[in-house]
Amino acid sequence: MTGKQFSSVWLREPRKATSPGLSREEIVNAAVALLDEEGLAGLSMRKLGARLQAGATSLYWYVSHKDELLELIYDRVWGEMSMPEPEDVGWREAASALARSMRIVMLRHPWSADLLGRMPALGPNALQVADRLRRIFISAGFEGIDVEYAGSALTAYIYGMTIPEVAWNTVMGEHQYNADEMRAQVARAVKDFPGMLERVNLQAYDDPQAIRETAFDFGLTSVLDGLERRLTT
Amino acid sequence: MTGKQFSSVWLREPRKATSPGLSREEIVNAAVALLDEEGLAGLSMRKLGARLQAGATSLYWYVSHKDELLELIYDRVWGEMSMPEPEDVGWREAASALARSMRIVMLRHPWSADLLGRMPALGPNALQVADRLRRIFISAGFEGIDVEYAGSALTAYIYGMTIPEVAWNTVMGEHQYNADEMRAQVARAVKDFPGMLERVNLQAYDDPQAIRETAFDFGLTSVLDGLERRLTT
DNA sequence: ACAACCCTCGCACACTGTACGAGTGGATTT
DNA sequence: AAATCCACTCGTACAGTGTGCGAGGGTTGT
Repeated sequence: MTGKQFSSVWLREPRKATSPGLSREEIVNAAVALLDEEGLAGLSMRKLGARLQAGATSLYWYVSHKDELLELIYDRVWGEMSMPEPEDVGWREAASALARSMRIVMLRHPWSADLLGRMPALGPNALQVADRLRRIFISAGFEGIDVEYAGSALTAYIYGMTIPEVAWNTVMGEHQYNADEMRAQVARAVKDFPGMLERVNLQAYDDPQAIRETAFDFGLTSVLDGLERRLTT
Repeated sequence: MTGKQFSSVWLREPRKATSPGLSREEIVNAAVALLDEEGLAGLSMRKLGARLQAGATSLYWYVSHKDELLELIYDRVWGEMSMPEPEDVGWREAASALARSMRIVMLRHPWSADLLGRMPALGPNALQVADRLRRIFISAGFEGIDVEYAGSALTAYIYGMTIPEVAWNTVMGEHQYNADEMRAQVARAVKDFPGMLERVNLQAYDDPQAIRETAFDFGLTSVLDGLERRLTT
């Protein structure tokens, strides 16, 4: 009756760390390095093994599937996020800082955008962030389940804003691209929607990175404003 | 000097549609059906070919990579979204309806959550939605680049909220899961963060689907409130 | 000395996307 | 009517993937 169990690396005891050779630490380090160099598609067990001067299947002693490895890597990413205590800087500033930090980390490790929000976040670092997030909204004045809701709304905004940004960077990075030519092509695709042409041209002569940062802050402010409004009514 | 070009199915002329056998239409239909049954990992060119009583490599006449096929599928998903005209129902209602529709469509085709926001959306249906979105925020009173920003903020929220929801459903669907046991395990993982235990228990005895819907509406209202505030100051 | 372990890894299997080139049948041209 | 062309199909092959299995080696405990 009870089918396959829900499982996560974090829900079972790790191996005793007596090994002189490999270790989860090292494996994850190497994996992150490989990912930064070659992206998610470039991470294969064989390549990772080679980088560690080990056979591919040796890794399966430390990790039971590739997915488990990804869970470990995933938590490593959460560990890179920085966030001030809400007690020190106020909830709005704490929330903004966390949001910006999440965005920066995802941009630094583009492959992480494919992981974030897609697997259960039960690692210690992820929990740390979740706990901080919770405290941010408690200190803001939310109560009960609304703390959850507010936290979800904020992280949703961050994910949703950053995932496409990363995707865009990746596409543009892979294809050496000529901005003007590209814009001309898009303009052609968009020709049936007069209002949208104008929209394409609007962004034509500005620094795209600056625009995206402004866009991020614009939305972030809006989200926080919207949440704040919940508190006063 | 000019490296690999940016390319998209939508930026080149399709084949003349003289074929009696296969067609892009049929291929995409079959692909969507296959995806709905087996998920993104279950879509392989060989299986898709088999379903169409064709060889796997025959598909490559209509599509130059699997990625191109995904672009076509992707646009099909956009085509399922429904949204009223802002002139008919007001911008807030139009925005809410679009948001809810996007969420529903993603839940209906869980694999689409892995596509949305990850590839350039230049297909006709995607453009249709983008144009509608633009008109929604114009009718709200935004001007210039702020129309972009507001639209991005809203879609970001939708993506970010729905992607994890779909991921969660998938994980829970694959593993026949016992809610209580699972909660006990999570509680153990979370034991170092006292406040979070309470949080896990809070959702214990409610219908998870109803909770997620409430959470979605909570955040949606907040985002729209936050955007609305931009208009009055 | 023997046994029990932690750990490594070569091989094999089933599967993937897709390049290539040969083949087929109907329409078009000569 | 014959020849040519072309839209289209597909078998084969290649390089790659995750990972189950079982045989070994090295260290430790008795």
